[in-house]
Amino acid sequence: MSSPTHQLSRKEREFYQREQLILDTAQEMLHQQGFAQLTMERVADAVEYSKGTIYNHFSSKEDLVCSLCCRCVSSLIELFKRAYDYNGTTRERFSAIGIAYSLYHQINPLDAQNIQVVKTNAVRDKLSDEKREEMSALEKEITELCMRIVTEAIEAGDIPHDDRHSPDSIVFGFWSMHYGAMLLAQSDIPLEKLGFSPVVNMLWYNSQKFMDAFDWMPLSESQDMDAEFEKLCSELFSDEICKMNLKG
Amino acid sequence: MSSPTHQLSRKEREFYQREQLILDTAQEMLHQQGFAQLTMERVADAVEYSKGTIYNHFSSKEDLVCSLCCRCVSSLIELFKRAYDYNGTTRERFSAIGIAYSLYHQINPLDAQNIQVVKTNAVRDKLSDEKREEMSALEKEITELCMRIVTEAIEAGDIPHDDRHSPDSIVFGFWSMHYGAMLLAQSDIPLEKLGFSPVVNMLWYNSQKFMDAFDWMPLSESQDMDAEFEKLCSELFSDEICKMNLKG
DNA sequence: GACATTTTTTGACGCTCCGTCATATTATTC
DNA sequence: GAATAATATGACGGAGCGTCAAAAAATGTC
Repeated sequence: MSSPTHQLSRKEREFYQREQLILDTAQEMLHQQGFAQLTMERVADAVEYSKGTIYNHFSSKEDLVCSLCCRCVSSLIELFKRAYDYNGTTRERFSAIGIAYSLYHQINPLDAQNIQVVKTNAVRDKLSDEKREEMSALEKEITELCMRIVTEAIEAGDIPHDDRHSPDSIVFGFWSMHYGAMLLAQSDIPLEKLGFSPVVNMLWYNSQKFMDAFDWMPLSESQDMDAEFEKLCSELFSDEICKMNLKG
Repeated sequence: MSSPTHQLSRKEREFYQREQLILDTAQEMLHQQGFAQLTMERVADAVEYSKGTIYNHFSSKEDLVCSLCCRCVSSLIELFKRAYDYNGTTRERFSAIGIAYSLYHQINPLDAQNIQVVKTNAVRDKLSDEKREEMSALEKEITELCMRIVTEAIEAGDIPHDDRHSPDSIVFGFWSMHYGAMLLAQSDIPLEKLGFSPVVNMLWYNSQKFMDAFDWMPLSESQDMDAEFEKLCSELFSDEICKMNLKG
């Protein structure tokens, strides 16, 4: 569906490009004016096509928003892949996944919320089967990427074998921790006022502790956690760090 | 606002009772038919008042849904208080908080989603200041309850002192882990099919590991984690366990 | 109990937005 | 250049939110 312009007819190319135009415009509107202001009419006006044409591309508003999410998750996967391919210990690679996650949501704070909106039953019910499958496929891909690192770590002996340490439990814990933290961070709960320190720091620290708990070598005690964070950031995500600093 | 019928005039009592009726009805509709089917008209029909009357109680649909959430969080706080008052180690009390959380969402799987819906900016923007404050007050209460246990644990020496182990970081980690896990659990991601074991088990296990990472005594290695889980369940939440088993 | 005044309830109405579909417009074929 | 196919359009029906003038009920006064 969202494959690049291979060898398509002019028609197909035009269709694909228009779809991207609609998505870009919708994303822009979503970021600028928020979900409530995103209406099909407005999108149609902005791209200078009629509503009917938009509906040739997306079967419903939910379908459009879900497509936006799919693009988000795809970008996230790109970052994850970079972490996966990093030439370091399994623990560093997994840590880098966590950083990628934080970073992504720092740069695109609204996306996490949209992803969560799409998971809402009210929205989910109105999606076409294809879109729902597109989304699951991406979720599957991203899960497997994480799972593979943990499996490698166990095989390499970086995580000592223990029947109770199944890879999926570790991935789930790490994932839920990050997922929860990001949602808490961009909800309107004033975490700082409740006494919490900056979220990304805490998340990094807690996730390192979490890995320590499984004796994932090398333990955080043997290294400077802050230095490690900065190392991974600069070696893997310097572009994104720039982007973030420009924004904030 | 939602205080019980103290010494109110008949008018005030009637008003309060009608509000509860509306909330009960709306909650029922939400659970039975889902968010999409919850309309102000339908609620009005069901309680046999007109729409205008509903709007005398709730300034908008969002306001109504947020009020439902506040009731949910209040129930959750009741469970948390039971955990807080438990006559056991600080670690057991904190663990019991986690169990209360799991249990609550096991019994009311849709509530977590509604709470998340309310946190959405699109909804949040339409809330009255009072409702938003009611919600924050509850969030503050629930946070402080958790924070107090951790602080006690540090003071009692159950968690060895370490400048990097601030109570808020520990609470945040524990909270985000649970929050994320519950949202993942009741989203449509088929966790089992992705290879994950049952969520509550993993969550319990991971949260114990998380506490171990801070050397929160007594460490899970020194005890049977499953037995501990069952002990806390039966001593604190046997009613809720029953309720859950009736449902599932 | 009858009348006046205040409070509460009502539902018709205006508005916005979604999604459809007959019609108009444009592109393609012969 | 006419016939046909493909595509775009926007008026329209329907649903739901929130309002508000008018109706109904409650309360107060004599």
